[in-house]
Amino acid sequence: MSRSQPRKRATIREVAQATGLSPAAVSYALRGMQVSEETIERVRQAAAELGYEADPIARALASGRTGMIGLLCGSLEDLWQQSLAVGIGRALREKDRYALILDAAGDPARERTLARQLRDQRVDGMIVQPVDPAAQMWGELAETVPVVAIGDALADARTAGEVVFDNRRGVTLALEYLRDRGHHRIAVLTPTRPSTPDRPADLHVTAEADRLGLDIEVVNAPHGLPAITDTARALLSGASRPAAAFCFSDFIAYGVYAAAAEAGLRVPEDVSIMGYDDHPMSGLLTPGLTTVNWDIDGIVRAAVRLVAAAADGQVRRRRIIQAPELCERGSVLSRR
Amino acid sequence: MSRSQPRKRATIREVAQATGLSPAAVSYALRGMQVSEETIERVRQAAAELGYEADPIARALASGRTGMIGLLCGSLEDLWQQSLAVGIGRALREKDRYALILDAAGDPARERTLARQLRDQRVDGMIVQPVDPAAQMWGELAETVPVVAIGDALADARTAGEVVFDNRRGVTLALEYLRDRGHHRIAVLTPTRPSTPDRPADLHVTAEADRLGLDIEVVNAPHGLPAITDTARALLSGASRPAAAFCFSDFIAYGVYAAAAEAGLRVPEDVSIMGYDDHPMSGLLTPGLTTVNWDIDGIVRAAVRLVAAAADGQVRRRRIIQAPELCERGSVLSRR
DNA sequence: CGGCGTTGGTGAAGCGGTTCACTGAAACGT
DNA sequence: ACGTTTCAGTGAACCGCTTCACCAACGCCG
Repeated sequence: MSRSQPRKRATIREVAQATGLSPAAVSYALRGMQVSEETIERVRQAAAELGYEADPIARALASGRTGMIGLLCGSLEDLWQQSLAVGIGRALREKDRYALILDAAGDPARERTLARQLRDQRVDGMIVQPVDPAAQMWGELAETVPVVAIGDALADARTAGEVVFDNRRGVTLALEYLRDRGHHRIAVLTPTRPSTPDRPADLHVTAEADRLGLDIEVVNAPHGLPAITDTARALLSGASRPAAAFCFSDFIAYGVYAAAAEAGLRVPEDVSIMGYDDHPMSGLLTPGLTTVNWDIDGIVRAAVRLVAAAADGQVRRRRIIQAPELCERGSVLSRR
Repeated sequence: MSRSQPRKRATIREVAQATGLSPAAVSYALRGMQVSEETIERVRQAAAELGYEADPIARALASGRTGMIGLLCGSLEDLWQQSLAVGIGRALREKDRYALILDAAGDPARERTLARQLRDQRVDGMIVQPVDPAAQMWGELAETVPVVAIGDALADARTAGEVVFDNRRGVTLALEYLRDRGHHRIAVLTPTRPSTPDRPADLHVTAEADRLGLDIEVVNAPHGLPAITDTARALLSGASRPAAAFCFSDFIAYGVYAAAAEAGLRVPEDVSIMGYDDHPMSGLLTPGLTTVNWDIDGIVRAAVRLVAAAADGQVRRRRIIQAPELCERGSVLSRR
């Protein structure tokens, strides 16, 4: 491509020439290694005058590091994951890194492709919110680049760390809350997770339902708000409408609100709704969404800390467990 | 960094050796240029067997192109900009490109830094939603890399294209709607835009207000939902509460909803609210937010088309003007 | 004073591709 | 049969930085 180049960027060799040093010395100086304070200063000056700034691509090729952290989201359409991405992007900036954000759009095949792509891009580390935590690819990947998982733990234990949600606790919290208010017929809307129908959280849902004597129907919520709304519509207009819908993400709950409004059903009088993230918008709905809060700031900080440490070569693999908290607003009716 | 490398990735030279060709031939073959069909096939085979895939970094250094498009958002906390980013990411994937998303967080200085950083990353093009459309940096930048602006046109005309909102029309639509419903004292909440207090859209607001005989108060809405809510709270609790708030983005309107709820004010009976984006959540609020709709899909497609064309070296610079549409829901009271 | 460990610096070989200038052979026109 | 185009493919020079091995000079110490 012969794009007109006004004046070519200064290279390290020009700086070397200007200072009478070797390129190697300049390279070291700019990173503050192995050279005297005096030359460091001299190089800085010259670089500033020439408007020199190291080319990140060349640097990446030579050193194998890019300063980028890959963020692979399972479903970026979900507002909570958007919040997470924004938060992570911001937190990384404070560490002089930045995020390469990719979106698997709920598709495990795409997730695999994108994960490899990130590795090829030489990200220094990656944070993933896996669609398919059981894929064996994660293990291979983790041998090349530090991987930090958010949400579910990856099946393969070679990761650099994970920020795991205590879903058992979260589920218990939500289901007990619903039972205490007299709900028994409950629809559980979970995001579609292709590979593992028997993932721990789902198992725990049925186990807890048994324990609490609840009558549960698990429904797969597809990807994207319109599709979720369709699913919810079918659910609410069915012959045997459940008393409450427990949604495995606030975003899914928004689809239920929409479907309820369309069907002329009142929340919570006709149907109770419970969420699972606590997204900022949940408090603005009418009624406010009662949900399980996951301290997004804490998650962001933990994930960024883990991945940054791993990217810097520190190896302390850690599993950080997030405890949920019930956030009561008005979307669940008390039948007692 | 001595990260354990299980087995090094295959390089182009190994593929060359395996096929008995030169690296150059392999390079051409894999891109389907200048070589016979037969060798292309042979190279493909060998590459597949060796698990070879071209290293994007090395490729970028040698060719100067990365396949990435930079997306620089003015304020990624704004939900509508999040939607835009998700949409653009998705649309780019269909063109075998991907987005490097950066967030200026409403700060023009950061915007400048990040824009340069994108250029240094050798993105093939960038899409910006400028905080400061008047910065002269855009012009310089556009000489090196194609820039497509969304929202406001950039002051410098060297861009590769722009998707401009017809803000005059949008403002007129909104203000006439409010006037027709008997509102005269109107607060206008605009995002803080540091460099140009007299940007066209703002000027048009006051001009239209004059024409329509409205009593307008322009308020700067800061960055981030909590800060917006604070601003709105101050506005609503003031001695002379306006009859209606016209917010220059739905996200700002959400802050007004929040402040109104806190203050025990009913929407629209006590205060009317009008938005400007039409984000999916706006229909879920109670009452639904009456807003100006900007066909986000059209914007995404237009921007991606423009930037992709420019990145491929086609030079048809174009300005695409987006027409707004009024989307009436229930957040504006009719006083007639 | 000779050997030794630092300190500050150099040269050249990469990193893994792309691309330009060139060549040998085949195809072509007359 | 001969000069001229194509076509397929080659070698080597990059792209701009990092890093490894090595070196000279300079104390320092017994």
